[in-house]
Amino acid sequence: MPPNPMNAKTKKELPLYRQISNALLSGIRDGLFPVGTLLPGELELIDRFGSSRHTVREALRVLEDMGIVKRQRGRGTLVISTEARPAFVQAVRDPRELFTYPENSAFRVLAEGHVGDGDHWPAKIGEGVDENWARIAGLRTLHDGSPFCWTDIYVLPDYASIAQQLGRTTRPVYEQIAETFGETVQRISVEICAGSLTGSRAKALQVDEGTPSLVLYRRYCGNGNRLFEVSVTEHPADSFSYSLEFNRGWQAAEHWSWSK
Amino acid sequence: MPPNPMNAKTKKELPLYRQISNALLSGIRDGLFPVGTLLPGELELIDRFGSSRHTVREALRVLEDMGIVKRQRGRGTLVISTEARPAFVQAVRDPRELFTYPENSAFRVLAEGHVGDGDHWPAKIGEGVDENWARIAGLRTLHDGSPFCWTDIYVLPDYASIAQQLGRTTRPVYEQIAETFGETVQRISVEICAGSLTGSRAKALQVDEGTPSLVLYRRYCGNGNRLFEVSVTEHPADSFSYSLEFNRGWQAAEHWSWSK
DNA sequence: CTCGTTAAAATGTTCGGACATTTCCACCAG
DNA sequence: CTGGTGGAAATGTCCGAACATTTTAACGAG
Repeated sequence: MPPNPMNAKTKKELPLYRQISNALLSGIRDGLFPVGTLLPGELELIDRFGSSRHTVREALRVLEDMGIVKRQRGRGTLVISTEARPAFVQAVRDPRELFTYPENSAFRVLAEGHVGDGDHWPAKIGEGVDENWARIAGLRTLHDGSPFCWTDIYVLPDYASIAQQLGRTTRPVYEQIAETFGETVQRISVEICAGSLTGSRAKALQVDEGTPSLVLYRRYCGNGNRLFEVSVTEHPADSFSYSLEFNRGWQAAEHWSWSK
Repeated sequence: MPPNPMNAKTKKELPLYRQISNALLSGIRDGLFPVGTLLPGELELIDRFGSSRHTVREALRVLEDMGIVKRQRGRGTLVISTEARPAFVQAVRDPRELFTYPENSAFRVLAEGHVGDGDHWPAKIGEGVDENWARIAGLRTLHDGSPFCWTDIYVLPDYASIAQQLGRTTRPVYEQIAETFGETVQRISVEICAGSLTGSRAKALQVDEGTPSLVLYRRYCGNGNRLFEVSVTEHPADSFSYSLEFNRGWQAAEHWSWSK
């Protein structure tokens, strides 16, 4: 067995830069460096801790990786949080993974107009959508023609022309908008609730009147966090469910393992 | 205006360590350093790129932050992926945020037994749950006594005794199990689908027969990714919806901004 | 052949120094 | 009062060197 002096201290003294980062973190948590203020400069930390600049910077990097501070050249090191990064994350490499659309499904436009037009104006939308927004309604079907979901799409008036090139496509609409108009999706929020299918929708989806359904509201924010698309999709309950998975941590856990 | 030679190249040459990290990334993507193999050692990279060790390490750190490589003292730098970290994440500091339980709600046990007992054995559970698991059924109500959701909880046989201390509590069950039995929640998966309330459940929740409902299946994995709890909660559609929010990036975006 | 030792290789930690770039603010000219 | 300039301060980039710790594999004793 290699030399393993388990007797005294099992943990083996922490590296200097970790001691410094912990000391700074304690100071932040104790209110010595409140959120919103700047940490002392590197030069000052050097002679406060009596170590080299490289070591001090390493300590600050740990805090930055933890999401505790944000460093800005020329300004200083800003304290932005007192708590470490989230412990649980759901991560997706591509927003497409947020959809459970089968690979081979196609969207077909059945109606288009403006929000003000018809009677399809769910109060749920609210917040940022007004009567000038364009509305596109359609049906997504599987390769064999069986209906998969009913979709109402609301887009910024400027992007209304997207309906033309939407004819019968496979790709998600937000993706085509982003590509066509140079938007970059910054935020996506999803709200899920249950409902029941009635009238024309039940008929379009070929299910009985009153069949339970899953309704998903998706809101897309682009450049500058401006809302540019809201979509409402309704699925028959028996043919669709929505899945999520959260995992503990994802980045080098060593950096924040001290926290519990 | 400060000296701003916008004429020639707007982008201003990348720092050396970024050039190196990009070069290495290209090599990885081109199959020169396949996933699962080790990158050349730091010393070799030093005279291959003709820079200092500090700079080479900085480049490798970028790749590590991107999740492309994993560095291990004494072994080397392992290539673990060819793609950058996910672009969209939903992050929660505390798993409790995955629930939309109102602050002041309480869970009350109405029945307990084993999976094999009654007729409540939804096929949806499957995978890892057998007839030996304990089953606890109950109702979660708001402070004013109005019912909020019906819940079936399935736990590992060893943890069946949790039912005793569950009497009438506010905290989530998984949390109490984790605390009591020393589990650490590693993974949580959520599946959402729609249904309709019938019979005793409709009655318990004080809604009409056939009311649409939202059903959430939650699976909790603890130490060693062992499944230890599955819960099934059913909410009346009109009183509940589930929300998610995904944001682009979360860590220093500068590191992977090159990728589109 | 097995087990323990040893040496080599690799990354981790720490120090030192120098210059570049960005930000902010005080100062001064108009 | 306004606007531009310059300098101080702060972080970013880069080089050099030395020693520590961990891992792996070769080697040799039994």
